[in-house]
Amino acid sequence: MLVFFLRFQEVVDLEERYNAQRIELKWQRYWAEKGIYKTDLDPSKKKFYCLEMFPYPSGEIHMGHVRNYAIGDVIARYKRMRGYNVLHPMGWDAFGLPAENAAIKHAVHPSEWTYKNIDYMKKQLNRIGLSYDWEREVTTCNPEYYKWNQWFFLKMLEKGLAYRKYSYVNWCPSCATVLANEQVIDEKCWRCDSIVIQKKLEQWFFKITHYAEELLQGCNELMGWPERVVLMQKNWIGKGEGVEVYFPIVGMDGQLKIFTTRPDTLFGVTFMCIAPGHPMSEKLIKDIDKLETIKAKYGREDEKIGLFTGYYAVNPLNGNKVPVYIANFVLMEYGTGAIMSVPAHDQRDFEFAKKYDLPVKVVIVPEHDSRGCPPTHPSPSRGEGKGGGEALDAQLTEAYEDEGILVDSGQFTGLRSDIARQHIIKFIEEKGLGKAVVNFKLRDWGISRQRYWGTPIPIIYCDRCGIVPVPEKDLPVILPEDVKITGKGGSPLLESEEFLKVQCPKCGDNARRETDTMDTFVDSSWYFIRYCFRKGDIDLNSELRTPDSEVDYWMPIDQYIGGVEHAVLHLLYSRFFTKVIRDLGLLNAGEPFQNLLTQGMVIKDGAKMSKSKGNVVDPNYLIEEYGADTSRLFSLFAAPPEKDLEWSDKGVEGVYRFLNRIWGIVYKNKFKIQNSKFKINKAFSLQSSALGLYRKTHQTIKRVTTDIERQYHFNTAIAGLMELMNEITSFDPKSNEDWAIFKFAIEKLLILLCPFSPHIAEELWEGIGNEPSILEQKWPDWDEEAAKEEKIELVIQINGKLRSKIMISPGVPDDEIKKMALNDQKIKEIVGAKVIKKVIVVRGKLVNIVIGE
RNA sequence: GCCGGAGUGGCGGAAUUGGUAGACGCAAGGGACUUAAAAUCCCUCGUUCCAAAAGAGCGUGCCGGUUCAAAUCCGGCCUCCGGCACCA
Repeated sequence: MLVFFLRFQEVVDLEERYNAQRIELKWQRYWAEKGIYKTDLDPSKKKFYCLEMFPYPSGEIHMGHVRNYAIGDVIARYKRMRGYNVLHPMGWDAFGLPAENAAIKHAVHPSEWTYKNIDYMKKQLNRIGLSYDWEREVTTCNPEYYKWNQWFFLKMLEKGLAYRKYSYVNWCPSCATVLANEQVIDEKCWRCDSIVIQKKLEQWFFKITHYAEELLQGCNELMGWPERVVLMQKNWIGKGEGVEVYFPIVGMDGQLKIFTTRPDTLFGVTFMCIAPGHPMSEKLIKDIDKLETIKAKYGREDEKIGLFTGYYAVNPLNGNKVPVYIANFVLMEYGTGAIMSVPAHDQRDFEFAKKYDLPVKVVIVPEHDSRGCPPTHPSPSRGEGKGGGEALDAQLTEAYEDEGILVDSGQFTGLRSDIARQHIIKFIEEKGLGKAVVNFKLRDWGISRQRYWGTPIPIIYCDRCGIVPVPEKDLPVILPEDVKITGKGGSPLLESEEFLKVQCPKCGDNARRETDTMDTFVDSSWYFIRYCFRKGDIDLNSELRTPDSEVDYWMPIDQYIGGVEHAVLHLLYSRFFTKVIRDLGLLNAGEPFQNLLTQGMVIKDGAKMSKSKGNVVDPNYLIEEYGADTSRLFSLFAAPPEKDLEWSDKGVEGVYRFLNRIWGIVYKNKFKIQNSKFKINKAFSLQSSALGLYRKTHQTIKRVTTDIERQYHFNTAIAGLMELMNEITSFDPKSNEDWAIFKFAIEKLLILLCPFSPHIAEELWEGIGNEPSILEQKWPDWDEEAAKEEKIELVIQINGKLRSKIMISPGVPDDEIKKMALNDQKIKEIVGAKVIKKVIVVRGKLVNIVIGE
């Protein structure tokens, strides 16, 4: 009796009430002790690298994180149950400005602040029950990590992919640092919203433009990415194919080099414009003050201003002399910094021409005018500048920017734009008047930041030797701890004598270190490679000589999950780094992310959750109140992952109720389930209700599996679980067979629930007498035969309108179905004496009877 | 302005290739249990006509088209969201 009692106690320790706190902590401890999420290289298994964007350790996890990581965790757990060797790591994007702000505000060192946050947030992540292999944890502010940032920098320097130049840079006065183009949003700082100004500084750059073409071509391989993200990348890279044309300047040596994508409009040039920062501008303009007024409004979109230089350029195609202007809207950074202006066919030039009363000359007319007639071709005999276009010139109220037929264009007159372009480019190249070129909007990536809390750039400045890279053996260049962070004037590193003073590695003389640190996007551009190694020191140098290393086992990432806000920034930089790393010989893959899932925002009261709007939901509160399983389940159920998720307190209660119902029914029937030893085989005669549940279980396995496989539609998968639960609730088992079916349904429900809400699944799995862990269960297969309905509902339509429904067995032949439909009592009444024109039978679905009046 | 995406009940959302529109959940209404409430369980729940039921009509942003059949395909609009924006 005693023996029985002990056994009894051991197996059945389910409490009557679902206590999320208790069981979640219990299983989290169990998983940690067992090291169940540790991953090792295993060439016998198919690998799956599942990665969520790592967080900035701001202090606490918010709902956006919960959603992001819940999505990733379901995928990782699902793939693990499907037998994949899953790599699912987590880390910290730990460098960045908030740590410095905290240092100023609270007089705490950025390092201390950051590590404290990491500590706390790690506890929070574990409390959510996420299946990370923490042995691979990456913390980017750790010298063991950023040493390799510096190593990459040196390698890129060697290959000419890192360089230093003076340039106008985006400067955020509030952050007192430089920003990359991608980090400027609506002329404001991406981080603090201050208006960004232009400042001339000497900076370090990564030559991302070297890979512009490959990054663009690679876009076509990103089959597993959302189309819009690929498109955003393509637009950002912005390839423009065109031609450079040289315009001689009258009374001066040298030529004005312009870039255009519309050489078909070359005969319509009536003036030229150059950027105020163009090297030519100071030669052409003697009045420096006037030039400065243009410079002051450089790049401003509200008005176009220009200044006539007094010089004329010669159109190499027709010999026309046209005036040369300095104009604020011409960008130095794109093309050659100089343009030919064709006001008739470019809206910007048109506006400028109207303002400064410059001539407009039409050289393209629509292929068919508004009445659909072909255009009247001007006779070439009428001569240059007096062609048929002239009458149109005065009428124009805006530029005609479309393609069409060339008029007034010398030997090219009468050709279509696209044909004319080819001919003109060929002509220009043959005569040496210019050449075909490709331009990209993508600029090189400026990585210097005048901040403290970042990776020191491993460079030394020596008066004698100039710019000297820190020798590899001296890496890492450690960020000094004893600095004062005031937030005022320049980098705090300038104040650290100890850091600043160094001996030149070449000549041994006194020299000084670079005080700028790297943009933190450098850190996140390769962290996914670092995860491929187990914890501890890594040596990428030795990896260079290891073909088919761990990196090649794991890379590329099979599924990457994060917010769309990184569509260009982080994702583009990471693609660039991956190509650099590949070319260093460290990696075979050329693209880092096979599949990308961009999850939507978490919304409350119609707006993104933010402290300033006061609409944040604290995950801590949620977990205390309902537990991690409910929190996870809600964020997966309320919307498909790629869509925004509208927060709903009531919705949370809904899924909590669902888990409670599962708990309740398992608790109530635990002995019956435990004691059910009956084996299900197809032969035994089931009551129809038991058969119904058996069928529903197989249907649910199928549904949940396909919903997960099909674009991770967790919301409908969970709806499927709820349906199965509803069916279990209404099933009333009586016989041994019934209980076997009941047990079968419950066990499958728990296994299917496990990736979504793992704690409750574990507890109930154990509670019905199974060995932990449910995580080690195989994902179930469904039996297509068992999932099939024995009767299906056949819809009968008349003229496309639903008129009747009958139950039929599947597999009834079409003409039989047709007969049954026509014999249906209701159908007979409606059809009456009317003529049946046609009957369409859709197998297993419906019959549509088309009748006349 | 250009390029994307989306418009479905009171709400979040479902409908895999054109084939029963509204799965699942929330809210609401009614009922059971209870001295009562909470919790739980059961029923109803797009809309109009009808006292109600039966039944019929209408209904996936708007207008038109293709088709036996359209939330789904095509054309034209409207609205909202996102990205880019003097890139020559």
